[in-house]
Amino acid sequence: MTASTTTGEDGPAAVARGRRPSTSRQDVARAALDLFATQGYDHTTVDEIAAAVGVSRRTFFRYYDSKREVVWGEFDAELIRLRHQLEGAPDDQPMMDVLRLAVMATNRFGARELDELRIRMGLISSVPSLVAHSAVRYAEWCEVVADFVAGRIGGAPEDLAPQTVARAALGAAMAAFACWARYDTDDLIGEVDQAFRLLATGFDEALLSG
Amino acid sequence: MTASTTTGEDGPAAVARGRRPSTSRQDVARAALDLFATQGYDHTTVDEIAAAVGVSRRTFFRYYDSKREVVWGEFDAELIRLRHQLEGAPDDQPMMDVLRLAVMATNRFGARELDELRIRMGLISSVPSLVAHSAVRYAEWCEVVADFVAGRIGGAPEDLAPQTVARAALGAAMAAFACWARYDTDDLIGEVDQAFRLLATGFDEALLSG
DNA sequence: TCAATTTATAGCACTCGATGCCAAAATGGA
DNA sequence: TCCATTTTGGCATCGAGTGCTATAAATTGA
Repeated sequence: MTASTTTGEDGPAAVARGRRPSTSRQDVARAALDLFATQGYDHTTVDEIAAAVGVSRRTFFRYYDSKREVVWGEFDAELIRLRHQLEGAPDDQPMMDVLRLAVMATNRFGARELDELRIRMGLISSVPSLVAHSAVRYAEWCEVVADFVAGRIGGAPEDLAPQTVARAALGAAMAAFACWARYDTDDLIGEVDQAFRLLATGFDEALLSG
Repeated sequence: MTASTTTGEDGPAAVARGRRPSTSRQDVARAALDLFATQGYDHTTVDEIAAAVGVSRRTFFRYYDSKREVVWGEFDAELIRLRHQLEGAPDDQPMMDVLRLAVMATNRFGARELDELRIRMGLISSVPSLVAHSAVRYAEWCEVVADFVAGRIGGAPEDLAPQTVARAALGAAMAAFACWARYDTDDLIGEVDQAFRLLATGFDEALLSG
């Protein structure tokens, strides 16, 4: 669901041949996030980021396909974790419980990671150009959930029911993250928990007010 | 919810003073959608659109803030309609019913409008750069719903509950539209109805399969 | 130590979307 | 005719992103 902060693995480290990279994705991300935090995302150019890391503009684009992607960290890895969580759940566990617990499980972070995550999520949910890009990444998240739901209730992932569940679940997760980032709550997992519990009740008016 | 096709009003027509516009938003949109349909969205440049309408590139950007916006037509007007629908609902009607009926009501289109709408929605949900931009416009839609929900259950629209309901509702609406556009269903309203009914049950597993 | 190979980098040229600025064209009214 | 108003066109500029090529740095093998 969220922009992850963990570093992906490169497999069994092949012996280093050729010129060594002059920086790393993480270093680039750190420098970029710093600049975003102080100057704002839109007022930070790729040239500035590149200069801050000490590489050329062209090299920046070899580390990240786009300026937007920097904010998303290692999101791909998190999608895989979510898929595993959903697949590994016991069949007799209610579907919405599986969903809720899976999203909670994939978002347990340490304090240091949470700080960076808050910056990332704050940007993603407030800067228009990042809000825009988020749709592309969230669509991948939805696909994972829709596959799971279709497996549970039958039919194709593209059908109305799996799509509705998946996109509504995404909505719940996004709401939890937005509130967590906005209100400086300590408890990200708690917000996710609460949002998914609301969702599973069908938003019973009586329960919402309490 | 959807990219609307109706033309907005300009208020009481002030007597035309000054140079007359050499084209209209609708003409620009028609020319653009034609090009998008034949060449694809990404392979159509603003210069081409402008040339097709017979204006300069600079003038195109006076009719639409961006190339993306062309696809969205008169979406602003639809947001206003949705807000009115929600505000006008009787207080004793269950919240989720109000939502469902309001979204259905704001999406009744004639056959001709539906054809154009299908093209627009097809683009919006398939071209990555448009998928991206959709998040920005859908965020406005969410705001309208969150305001309504906050009014119903108390608290701020930014709180967890209103945000969760609003974004989940958006998910349901998007799923309905995606299925409608994908499966060439005649009945857009029916899809919306079904999606929102599922949402209001909390996705009871027993109901989903049937 | 020297060449060959491999990998990462720098730099340039270019496309395209988007914006600010200013002059020119077109229209109605005094 | 002169003026105010509104739209348009063209230019210059910025910033993201891409393709291409030459070069720098590192390992391997002779």
